[in-house]
Amino acid sequence: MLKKSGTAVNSSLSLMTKGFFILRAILNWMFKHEKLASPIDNLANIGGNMKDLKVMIAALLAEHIPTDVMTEQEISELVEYPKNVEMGDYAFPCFKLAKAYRKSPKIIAEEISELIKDHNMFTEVTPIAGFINFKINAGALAEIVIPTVLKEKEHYGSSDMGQNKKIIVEYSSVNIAKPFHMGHIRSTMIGESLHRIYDFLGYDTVAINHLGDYGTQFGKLIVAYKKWGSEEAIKANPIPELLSIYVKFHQEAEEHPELEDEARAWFTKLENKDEEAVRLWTLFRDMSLVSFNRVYGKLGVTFDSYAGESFYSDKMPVILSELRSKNLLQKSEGAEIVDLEPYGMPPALITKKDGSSLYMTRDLAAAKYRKDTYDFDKNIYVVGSAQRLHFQQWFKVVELMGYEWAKDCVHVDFGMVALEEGSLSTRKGNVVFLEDVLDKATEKTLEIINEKNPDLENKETVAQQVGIGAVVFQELYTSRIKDYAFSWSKTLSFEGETGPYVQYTHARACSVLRKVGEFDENQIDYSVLSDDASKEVIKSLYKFNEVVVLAQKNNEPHTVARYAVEIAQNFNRFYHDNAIIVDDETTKNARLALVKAVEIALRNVLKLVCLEAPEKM
RNA sequence: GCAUCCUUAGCUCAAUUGGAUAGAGUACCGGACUUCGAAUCCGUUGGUUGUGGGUUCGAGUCCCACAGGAUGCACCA
Repeated sequence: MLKKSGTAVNSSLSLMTKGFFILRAILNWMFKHEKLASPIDNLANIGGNMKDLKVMIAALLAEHIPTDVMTEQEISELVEYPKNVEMGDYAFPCFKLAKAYRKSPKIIAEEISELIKDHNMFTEVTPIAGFINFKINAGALAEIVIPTVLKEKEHYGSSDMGQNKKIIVEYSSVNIAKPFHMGHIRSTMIGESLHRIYDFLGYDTVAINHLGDYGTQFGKLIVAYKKWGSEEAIKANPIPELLSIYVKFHQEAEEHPELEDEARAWFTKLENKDEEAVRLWTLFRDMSLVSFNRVYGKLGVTFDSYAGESFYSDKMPVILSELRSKNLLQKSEGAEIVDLEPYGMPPALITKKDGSSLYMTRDLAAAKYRKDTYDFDKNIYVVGSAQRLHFQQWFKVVELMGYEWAKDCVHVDFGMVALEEGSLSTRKGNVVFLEDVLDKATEKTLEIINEKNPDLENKETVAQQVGIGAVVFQELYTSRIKDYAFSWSKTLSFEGETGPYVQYTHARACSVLRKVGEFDENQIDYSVLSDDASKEVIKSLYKFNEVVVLAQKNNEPHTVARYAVEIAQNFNRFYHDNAIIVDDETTKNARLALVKAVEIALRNVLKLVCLEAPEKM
C-alpha cells in the first residue's frame, strides 16, 4: 500500500492532537456501543467545540478510507467550507486519494458519497467534480448550537486550551511626555484585542505597557522645566505643556549648545538617583500617565504592568556581564557588538563607545527578567514592522546565550499609519491626536443619535461607545501587516462593515427580546429553523471557537472582527426574511431562541475586539 | 548597495493558510418602512489577483526574475 512519504508529524500541537484522539476515541466507543441515537446527539454532549463537525465528518470518511492511505487526522485537516453555499456546508476534496486508489478524484468522490449518503447528520451528500459536499441538517445543528449558547452565555466560544499557560503581551508602549497620537492606536488595540483573545481561551495573560520613560530626553525636560515650566501648568495640561517646554528646549539649544551639556548632566543625576531629578522625573511620568490613562479608559485598554525602560535601567549590567562571560561580545569601532553575520544579519549593537547601553540591551534585560519573573510560555511584542530586524537580532542573541525560550518570543508586527499628507511624525508637527479622533467620532455619533433616536437615555455614554467603537473596529478590521493612510471620512463612517453596524445589530436583537420579555427556552422545536437564512445564522454561531482559535494562532484580531460582521450580516438577513414575533408560539419561540443566541454571541465577539455592546443606540 | 514586507473590482479590504465559478463593503444606479429598530435589507454594474516564467491533479496563496511602493541596515528608542 502507498504510504505518504516525507509527511512531517506535527509534534508542536501535542495538546490539540491529544484532545483530538480522546474525542475520537469517545466517538468510536459511542458509535460501537450505540449509546447514541445519532452522531448529532453525540455532539450535544461534547458542547460548543467548533471543531467537532469536521472531526465527525473525518471519522465518517475514515471508515471508508484505509489508514495507510490517509490517516483520520489528515482527513480532518482537509475538510473545509465550500466556496459557494449552494454546494454544501462542508466539503472534502478527494484529489490526494487519486494516486493510492488509481482512480480519478471524480469517481472516488462518487463512490464514497454513495457509501455515506444516508447518514442522518446530513440532508445531502453530493459528489461534485472530485469534492464530496455535505449539507448539514440545520434544525439538528440548531438543536446543538442554540442551547449551548444560551447555557454558556458570556463563555460561549471560549475554551480552556490555554490552561496553565502564561502569555505576555507587550503593547502600546507610549513615550512619556509625548503625545498619544493616531500612530499609537495599532499597537494599543491589536495588543488589547490579543490580550482579550488569549484570556478568552483560558491563557493566563500579563499585559505590559513598556513605557518609554527613560533616556537623555528626560535630562532635557528637567532643564526645560527648571527654566520655563511650572508644576501647575503641567498638572493642568500635562502633555501639551511638557511638549511645549521640550520644543522650546530644542529651539533654545540651537543658540545655546551648553543646554545640551546641562541636560546630559541632569540625566546622569537621574541615573544616580539624585533627589530632585527623581522628583521631577516622577512628576513628568505620573502626569503623563494621568492623560494616557484617560485615553486608555476611553478605549477600554488595561495593563497589568507599566514596567518600562526606567524599570530595566539597573538590570542591564547583569546582561552585559553574562554576554561577556559567554564570549558573545566583540569590540568593533569602539562599540560592543554580537556578530550575527553567520545568520545573515548585521551585527547587534549592545553598547555605545562610551559604554552606555542601547535599546537592544534593554530588550534583552527585559526578556530575561520576564522569563525569570513570569516563566512565560509565550512572550509577545506588538510592535511595528519597522523594528523587524531589531527583534530578529535580539531573539537570535537570546538563542546564542543558550536560552531555549528564544523560540517563545514572538514579534507581532504591523504596518505603518500615515496621514494622507504624509507620514505621521511628532517632529514634523504632522500629528493627529488619538483623543481628538475619539472625541470627534463621539461627537458625530451624538449627532446621529439626536437625529435617529432623540429620546435615548444615556446619550453621551452610548455616543462614546459607538463612536469610539467605530474607530477601534476599523483599526482591527484589516490584517496587521499592511500600511494604511488615516482618513477622517473612513474613520467616521458608520455604515456597512463597521463597528456601529455590529453594535446596531446587537441593539436590534436586544430590542426584539425586550419587546417579548420572557419565553420558554426549554421547549423549542428547532426544526422551525431550517430555512436558508436561519441556517446561515446557526452556522455562523457554530464557528465561534474555531474563529477565535484561528485568530490566536495567527495573532490576528481581524479574523474575529470579520467574524463579528459575518454574524451580523447573517442575522440581519434572517431578521428581514422572517417575522419573529408571530402568533404561532412554536415558530415564535424557536426564532426568539435564535435571536437570543445571536445577542449573546455578538456581545462576546464585540468584547474580543474591545467594543461595548449597548442595548439601545 | 544589501535585506525584509506589500501590490487583488473606481476606492477600502477579504479569501478557511495549496482547492471548486476570487468574495464583502463603499461609490454609482434601481427597489423595500401604517407591521419585531432603514446605522437595515434586496437587486444591477464592476476582475488578465502588478508583469513574465516555474512547481502540480489544482496557484491570489509556494519558487525564480522583473517593476512599483514601504521599511530597515552602528552608537535614537
